[in-house]
Amino acid sequence: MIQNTLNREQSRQLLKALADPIRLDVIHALAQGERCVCDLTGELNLSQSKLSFHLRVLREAGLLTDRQRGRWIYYRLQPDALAALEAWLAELRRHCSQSATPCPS
Amino acid sequence: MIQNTLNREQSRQLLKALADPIRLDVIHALAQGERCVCDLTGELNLSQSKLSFHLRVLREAGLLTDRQRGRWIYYRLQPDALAALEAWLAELRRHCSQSATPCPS
DNA sequence: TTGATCAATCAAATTATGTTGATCCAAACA
DNA sequence: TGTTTGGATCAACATAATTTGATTGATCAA
Repeated sequence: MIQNTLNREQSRQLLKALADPIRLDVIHALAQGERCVCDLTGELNLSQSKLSFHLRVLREAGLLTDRQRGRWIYYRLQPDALAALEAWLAELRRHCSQSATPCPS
Repeated sequence: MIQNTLNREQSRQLLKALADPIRLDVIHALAQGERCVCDLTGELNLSQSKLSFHLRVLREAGLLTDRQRGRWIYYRLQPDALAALEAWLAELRRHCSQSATPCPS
């Protein structure tokens, strides 16, 4: 998720990844900074495998990156992804002219 | 969807509503202006009930409004909803400070 | 080594979403 | 009126996403 202009499928993945309460919790937790999985399970009160599942969805959408240090794996936000989605939305909205073209009768 | 600041649940509904290829097609079709359902089924090549299902999701999320004229029902975009989601995203991104706070070892 | 811990992954069960075809209702028109 | 048409809705089915508990591999400490 380096590029700045998303295609339809990429933006759809981002939207879908964000459209979940648990994943929004994760995002908000990580908005305060990098965390390892062990801390997140505690902070969010989630089972390890459940958290792992949602982290994967977010990571595969490009919203998070991870790095390993010893036996811990640290996750952090990829704010570029949010920015890209925002740009995509702005572009979509730009197309929404309000020309009223009623049905032919 | 009049207000400008979305709560978590509202934004989640918007994200979920947008995270579907058919619904994105609908959004794009309506970006060119108001359409009645009969036209949309033709334009997007969807069965009536399938389209109706997706229109409902979009409407309930606040992305569309409808009005009846005679026996046709016209749908149009609610660009405010897109704008609100955009603002919500921007706000979320604003919170994403990059303070790296590694796990205690 | 051995044992403990972190975290990914897998299979099975559950739940949520989407699709299909039918039916229903209201508006229009004969 | 009866009939047609646009569109919502419903029930049954199909598919996709999530949850759970177990297993696995890696890292580290004793």
